[in-house]
Amino acid sequence: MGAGPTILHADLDAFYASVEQLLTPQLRGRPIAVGGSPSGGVVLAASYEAKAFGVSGGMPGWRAARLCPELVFVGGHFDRYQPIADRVMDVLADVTPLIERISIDEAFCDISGAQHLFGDAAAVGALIRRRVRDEIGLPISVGAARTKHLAKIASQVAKPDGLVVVPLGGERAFLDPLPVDLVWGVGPVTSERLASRGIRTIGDLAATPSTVVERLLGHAVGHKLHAMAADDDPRRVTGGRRAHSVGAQSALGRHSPTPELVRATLAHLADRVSRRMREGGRAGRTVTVRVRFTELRSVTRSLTLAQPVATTLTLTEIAERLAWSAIHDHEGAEITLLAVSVSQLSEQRVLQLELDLEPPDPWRPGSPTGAARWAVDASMDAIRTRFGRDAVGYAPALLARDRAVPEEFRELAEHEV
DNA sequence: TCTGGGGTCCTAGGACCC
DNA sequence: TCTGGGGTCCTAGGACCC
Repeated sequence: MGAGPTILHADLDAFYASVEQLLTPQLRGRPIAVGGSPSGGVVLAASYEAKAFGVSGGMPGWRAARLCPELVFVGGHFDRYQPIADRVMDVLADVTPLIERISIDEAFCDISGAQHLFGDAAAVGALIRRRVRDEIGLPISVGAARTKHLAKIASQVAKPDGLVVVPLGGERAFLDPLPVDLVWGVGPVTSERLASRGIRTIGDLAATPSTVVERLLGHAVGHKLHAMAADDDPRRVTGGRRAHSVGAQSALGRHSPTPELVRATLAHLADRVSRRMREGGRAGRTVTVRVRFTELRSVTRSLTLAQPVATTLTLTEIAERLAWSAIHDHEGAEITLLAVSVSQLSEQRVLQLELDLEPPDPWRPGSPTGAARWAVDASMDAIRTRFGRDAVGYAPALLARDRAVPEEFRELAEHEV
């Protein structure tokens, strides 16, 4: 006891696709894509059989179909994923209370207090994998190591459906030969930049002076990556933190930015965002709008207010101003996406009750007062609580119905506000 | 045939204050 | 008449992750 690594990273394999194969036995062993179609949309998740052909999440459907002609596209049971993932987390909770869930399908565990009950990291990892397989029916990979970063790399190496334990003292031997892309925070751009200096493995990165890496990648990124490669990762397993921002976006296809389209889309997005803020008892001071034009050119405009906002109407008006500022700077261009997000969040429980407090109403002096806006939102929230989210509301974006991902998928991706 | 939706963190430049 | 240096906040853009 006390002689082995105590941080585990547990990560469900190709989670959405595995659930589909669990629910529909005919799909087992076959290359499948959740979401998208051979003619459009994007693949949200791919089974390991599909990944073998190069299919991956985020890939346009037509490209996936070309890479893998026998690929089966399935619509996805988005309402099933969250409860199933929660059951997996319950298995982890049976082992240790020290769990840090970092997304729907992965979590860190600190098992330092659990080893006298369940054995060392290898035993605990095997136990978790067996229980998730037997009781839920899903493959899960587990990495165990001295630090979170190392445990996460170990679980990636273990995939699919494996267990990798990095013994204490064996960290360098494990890390050095691995490609630098496995370091958390190294994506295509950083990887390419490092390769231009001949840095291809984690060992290469660790052996490069920190100052050189920082000059190459910027101070913060360089410092962090070098520390990780050098196996210097002091992070503890912690409980959840609250979101720092709340946002929503909608892909539109290609359209001229007509006032009607912009207004309807932003009202819908502002409604989603502000409703979630109110549910979480929060409001935010900084409003950011992103407009994506054709060829994926994205432009953002933001505004920081003196007072936090959380009403749908106020947020809609601010978002409209910001969006038009961006659109006017790109005269004649077509737009393909609009996004609204609010940051600089603060606790706002009192304002929800005290409707006579005046939230900011910077424009349109003749429009409803702050109190009236809060009252409108409060009634809408109450109706939704009683009769469901769709009972009342702003029309979803025009024209985008068939491109849009299901509502259940959006909810899955939402973080706790 | 042409790319979803939810987030986090960092950088650089400018405004402003002391 | 010209000028230091540090700190904070805001805005826009970008890399990255799931």
